Amino acid sequence: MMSVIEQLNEIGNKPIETKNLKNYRRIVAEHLDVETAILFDKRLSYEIYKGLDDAVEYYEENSLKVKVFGKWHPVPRKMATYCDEGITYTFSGLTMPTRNWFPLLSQLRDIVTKLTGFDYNFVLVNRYENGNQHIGEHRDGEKEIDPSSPIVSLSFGQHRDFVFRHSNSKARPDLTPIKMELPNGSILVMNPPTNQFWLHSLPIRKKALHPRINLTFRKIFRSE
DNA sequence: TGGGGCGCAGCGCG
DNA sequence: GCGCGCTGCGCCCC
Repeated sequence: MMSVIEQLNEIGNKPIETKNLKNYRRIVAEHLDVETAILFDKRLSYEIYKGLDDAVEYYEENSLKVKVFGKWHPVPRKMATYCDEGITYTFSGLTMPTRNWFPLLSQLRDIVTKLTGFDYNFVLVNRYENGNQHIGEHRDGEKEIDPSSPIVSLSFGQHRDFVFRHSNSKARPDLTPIKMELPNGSILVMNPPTNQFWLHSLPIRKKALHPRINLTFRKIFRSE
């Protein structure tokens, strides 16, 4: 019985390409280019899920407040960040403490690097306890993310719906929202310039009863 | 079989 | 990028 680390090493040591993965799908629209596929089988995904659940240290709940239309709200999910030295992370105007990669996380990062051909120096971990926990539509940190790099999302646990909406969809009703499901063990690659033009969200789904852990790998500009 | 009720998704708004 | 209130729709139930 191989450990998770060994199984991931084996995956990382073989040549891998996103387009050769199971259920590979590429979606292209105006200013949007995203790819989805199954990266890990069910068994390994569950082991990664457990490994993450054991190791990830989330921010204190009361430190995660977001100001929307003048009112402060606790965010409806758990969050954590891991990154290289010298990277800072700002959430809702506050510079948050970050942690250094641990082995499982850096292995996953290395696989994502190998798949996409880009380096990532930062990962945001979001944990959604059930379908009542969610994230509203947004772009990922516009100022600090290198816009020439993809943003890569890995999903573990409860499958959830995921929606893209063009930021100018009022003026362009022809650009209808793009909806997809993110299953356990899946990868989603948001290629440039998707994040510049499209908002994305993880909507409430009352029927989703179980937790989902999501990793979003990014390349952040180093602060001087 | 169909009408009513309920729960959920989607949207506008602050 | 939050919750709330409203609406419309699909599904379940008898």
